[in-house]
Amino acid sequence: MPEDRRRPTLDTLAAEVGVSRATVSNAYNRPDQLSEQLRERILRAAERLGYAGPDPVARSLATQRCGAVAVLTDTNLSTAFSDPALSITLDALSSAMDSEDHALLLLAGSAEGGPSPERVRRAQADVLVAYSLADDTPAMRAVAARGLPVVVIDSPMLAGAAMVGIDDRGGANLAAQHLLDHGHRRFAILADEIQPDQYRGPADAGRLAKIGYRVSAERFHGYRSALDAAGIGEVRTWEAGGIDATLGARGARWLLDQDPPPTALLCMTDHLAVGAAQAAAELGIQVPEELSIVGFDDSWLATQVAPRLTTIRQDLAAKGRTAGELAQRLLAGHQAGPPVQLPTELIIRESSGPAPHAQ
Amino acid sequence: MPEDRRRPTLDTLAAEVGVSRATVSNAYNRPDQLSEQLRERILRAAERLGYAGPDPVARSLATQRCGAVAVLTDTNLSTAFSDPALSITLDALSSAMDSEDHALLLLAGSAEGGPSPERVRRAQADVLVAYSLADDTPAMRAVAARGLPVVVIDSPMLAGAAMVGIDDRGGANLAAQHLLDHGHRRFAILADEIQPDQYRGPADAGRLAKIGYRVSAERFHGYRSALDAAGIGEVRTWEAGGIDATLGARGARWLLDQDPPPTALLCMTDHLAVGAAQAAAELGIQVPEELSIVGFDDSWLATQVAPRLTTIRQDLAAKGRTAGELAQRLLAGHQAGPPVQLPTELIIRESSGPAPHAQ
DNA sequence: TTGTATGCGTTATCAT
DNA sequence: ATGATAACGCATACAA
Repeated sequence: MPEDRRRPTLDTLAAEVGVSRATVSNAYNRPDQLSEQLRERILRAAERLGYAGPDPVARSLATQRCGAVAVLTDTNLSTAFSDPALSITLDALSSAMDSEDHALLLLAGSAEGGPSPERVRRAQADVLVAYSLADDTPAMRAVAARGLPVVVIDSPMLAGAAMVGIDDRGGANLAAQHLLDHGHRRFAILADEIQPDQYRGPADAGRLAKIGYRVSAERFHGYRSALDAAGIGEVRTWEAGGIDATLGARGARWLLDQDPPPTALLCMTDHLAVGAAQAAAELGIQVPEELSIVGFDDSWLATQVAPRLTTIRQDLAAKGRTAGELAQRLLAGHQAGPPVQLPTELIIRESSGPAPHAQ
Repeated sequence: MPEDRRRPTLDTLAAEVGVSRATVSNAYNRPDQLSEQLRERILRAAERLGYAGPDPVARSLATQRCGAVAVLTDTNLSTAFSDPALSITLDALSSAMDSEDHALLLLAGSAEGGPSPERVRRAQADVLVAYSLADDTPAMRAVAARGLPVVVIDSPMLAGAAMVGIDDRGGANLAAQHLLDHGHRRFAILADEIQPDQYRGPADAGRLAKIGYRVSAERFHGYRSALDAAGIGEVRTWEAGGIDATLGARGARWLLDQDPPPTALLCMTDHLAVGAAQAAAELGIQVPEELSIVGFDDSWLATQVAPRLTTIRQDLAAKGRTAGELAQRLLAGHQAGPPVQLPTELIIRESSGPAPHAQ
């Protein structure tokens, strides 16, 4: 077999069988448009020539559809993968989109935040899904420039994009209020990321004045609204720089080392809370007798640790599903509606309790 | 601004500025081919017209490159994501490929095993990476038909594809030999998946005669080679149907309920081993005093449980990195070399020990 | 049921 | 430095 140098195309096949390109195309895309036996002949010839079927890229150019939804994450691949919230959300997203029709194109972030603008510009996708990106990441400018339908999960805000998030502020408020109700007056806050700049350490008022992540900002201001209403002044805040439990432990060690130490610790994610609980255990501080901890997200971890975590629940699957539905709607040509905000809920478990008497 | 109905193209822009398409194209791709001021003028016009830059699909058609590597998994998205081995491998893979150049196109599996053949046919990618797929999944026929460079991780075998895996058979042999050396004679095996058919339960000789996953087959025969050499006959085997720890616990309960019960449990993954250890604890069976357990993979979990797991280590990052390098080589036009087989190593921890006296 | 003509938006080669 | 022209491989409206 002389095996031509170049890969066979529709034309090659058409010539071989002695029909037109259109007929071959129909053999693949509209079986009802030609006789069964002609189709058989064409498919057999394809097999013989090693023709793999219509080229996906050329097809995309002609149909103006890619069959892919791009997902942009803030972190690199392994960090993204290790975030259970991402898995749940994306799984729900992709099944809500009739996964037969759309593959997932992963654009993971680099050190500077989201994926590089160049990657965004070159992504072959029908929709862009931004997942918890920083507010001013360069990727978002590229996203807007693409002119594709955009769905934003959590953050950042983007005009013209469909959005789904949760009531972060309300949830955070619930968390703080829960501890206030228990008589706590000495608070500390363990934040994940405030600015996308790799900083880890105490967050001063300056940093907190311009929080780079909408979600962090909402949660912080949710805490503050409850604290302010209770007349509680400035509260020490540690920026962990990620959601790894060990980062949480590190922050907690510092916070618990302050004088006077806090009796109530507000953690912006469950992972941080777990780390904080470990740190407390190492320091011989009883939870919740001496220290109350409240997490956020009600992740899988929350019930796997002892004491089980009091936390704010959000429905990740619903968030992913909603994102998928919004994407479908955009794809169908509809305008983006107002942001969808899913509710949050306080889940009381064993990591929180009354403030110790000796205040 | 009259805002044309259709999106602007290179032509639109060329007409607007009064230059040719080629020049506009050069403005984006070869800045050195035109004067800085002309380029400026073009870019400004693009901004004004809302032209987002060259269309990625059309560019792909012209350049014959997609800028994406497709990864095919056997399971659905959330299962895939929750497998830490996948995260580590893919992360290493993508960074080994100069991630600036290639996005990750995720083709997750459905109920029947790998992704649907149709999805494979339509995937816009330069390379296909098959990750631990069943030997005869329909996806693999589509993979072969595409005629693209293919890298296989673990399984299945595919002629013409580059492959990287580990010495599963040797590792399994080590695991069994370790227990034999400790005097064990009553063995049981906890397998993850033997056939891609959702079956969960005892695996009889019939099922074990045609194992659908190369990795499972290798591990099983690795166990057997050591057992055979020691004159140990048939060994009860449970097929968990997945790598979830709860599936492992279920299988272990059945295996430990047999008469006589095994003193040595060979688990094909660490997750199953963790589940088995939990089941043993619930049944009041001491590990390792009454039951020795050996896992496989040396996953993150192995050191997180008590007792820490004796297991077979494989270097997942190296596997991913190798896969990436193989992909690069294929992309550069080289032929696939012989399969790369990474070594395994026995890691002895606390979950294994001498066989109890009362044999 | 089949074929013709045209469009999809680029890049690349070769002139000029 | 810039332009003309030919690929790239396919889908589709329309004609036959």
